[in-house]
Amino acid sequence: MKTNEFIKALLNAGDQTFLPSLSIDCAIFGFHENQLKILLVKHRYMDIWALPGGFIHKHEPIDEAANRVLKERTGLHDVFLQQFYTFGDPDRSRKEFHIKDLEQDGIEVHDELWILQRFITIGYYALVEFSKVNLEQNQIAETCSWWDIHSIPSLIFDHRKIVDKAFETLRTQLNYHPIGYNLLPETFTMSELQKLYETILDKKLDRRNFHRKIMSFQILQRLTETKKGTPHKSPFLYSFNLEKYNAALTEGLNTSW
Amino acid sequence: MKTNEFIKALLNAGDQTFLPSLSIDCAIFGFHENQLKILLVKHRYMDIWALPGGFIHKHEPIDEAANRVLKERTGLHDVFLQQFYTFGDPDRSRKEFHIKDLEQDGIEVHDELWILQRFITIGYYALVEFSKVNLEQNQIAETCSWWDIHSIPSLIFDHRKIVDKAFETLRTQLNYHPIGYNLLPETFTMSELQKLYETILDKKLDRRNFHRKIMSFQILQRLTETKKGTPHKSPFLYSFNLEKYNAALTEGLNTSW
DNA sequence: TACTCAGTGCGTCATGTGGACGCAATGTAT
DNA sequence: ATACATTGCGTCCACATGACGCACTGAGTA
Repeated sequence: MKTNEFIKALLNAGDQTFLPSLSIDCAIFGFHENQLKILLVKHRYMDIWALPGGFIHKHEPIDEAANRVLKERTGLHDVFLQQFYTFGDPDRSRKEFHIKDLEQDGIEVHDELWILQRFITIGYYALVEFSKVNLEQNQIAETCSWWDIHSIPSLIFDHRKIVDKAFETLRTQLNYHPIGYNLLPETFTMSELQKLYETILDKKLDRRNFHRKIMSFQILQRLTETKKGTPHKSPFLYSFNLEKYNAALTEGLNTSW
Repeated sequence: MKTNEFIKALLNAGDQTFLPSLSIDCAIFGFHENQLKILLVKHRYMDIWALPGGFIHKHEPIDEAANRVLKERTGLHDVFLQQFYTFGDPDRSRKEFHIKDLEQDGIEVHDELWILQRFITIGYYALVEFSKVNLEQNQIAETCSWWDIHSIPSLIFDHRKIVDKAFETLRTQLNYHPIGYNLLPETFTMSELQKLYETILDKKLDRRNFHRKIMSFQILQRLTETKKGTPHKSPFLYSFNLEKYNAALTEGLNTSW
């Protein structure tokens, strides 16, 4: 079995190719049907959900490793991906999780296995366009699916803490940086964008004030076309002005003092 | 020589007690004579300045490790200390730095030494009260001194990048959190606090507007005493209202949306 | 065809905050 | 006593924000 061989090699020789004690975990956010979603995986040999993660090659920059992990899980590249925190409680070890299925598949498990040691993980969060994500099973043969941010199952290790911190970071970033280019399709209506903001902030915003404020940033351009087929008035379609969007990304939106 | 033995043990057996490939570096900020200072060290066996750093014990939480490093270098504990970013360019290795003095002192250096491998470092920044810092020489026999943030010597590895990121983080935090309790003495004048803000933000602030805004946060209490001995009008002394200060720390000051 | 109605786009008003600056009070130097 | 730099407090205006009114659009319905 191919997958089996892959895992066997990973477990036995992973310490030859990867940095020891270090991993990367990605909180991948998507937006669909007015819900903020997060991508979770379930490994074949562990009956518990987890953030998609991976390891760092011995000569690989960590940002590159994060991008590789993201691509392996979602098929996406060149999306918004940012490191936000590093987690390192000493009890972060896979030792206490049942991985005995491995032995059934002929993979020997011993306590000194590199992957069972204490791990420190670098947290990244990504914003991806929901519809573009390809939920293919990957080499570690995982189940992989989207979960509403407000109904997340119990997670392995401290992954729940990582998710919370990622979400909190996202919420904070909203005050400085424009958010949306990576979460929404090419064109979208104003109310879709507002729903995104409301979901992240978890509060209602006044439709009219939102319109005014977001337009004042000058990162949106209104298209001449409108969205047809709606049961009511056809709303205008908008798209991001990438030039000004990126300028706002680097310069920031609100700065006190 | 005691120090020699210590280093010998560290180099030879460090991989027994510390997590491999991982280090902690601290950007320690202080404020003195209207200048923002940063604490730098120069190791005995390397002729280049560096951020004070250390390693993580195999069973030690990383925050605890950071606090330990801080205490070893400054004698301070329970100060403001926060993780801000993790740096991991693959060229972060001590291999290229001249450490041949070690061999003169009878310490064998070989390429496989754990400390010469690639390191990923977790960056912490600390705010400390300048006058309380005790610049004692520590066991690794370093030179240790304060440097003005605007005239930093060339640093080892990517430490300059770490300093810049720490400073940038500090500046950003200023918009959310009250800063000053850990950088200023118990009591201080309004203009001293303003100078601190001006130094961090690197711009002039209107004295009267600063007064109004900082007072609106209600984290300061004006003392009845005034600062005597000044050549002009005696300014009032202020101190932080710790209760409200800490509340502001957790709740934040400005939030848009 | 005329009407209903939810969603949309734009405007008004009150309130609050930030930047620029005036001015009186204070305490030391002369 | 007088000069003067520093300090504390107040005023004015521009602008952002929150609350909300209103007219418009276009599909569904009588």
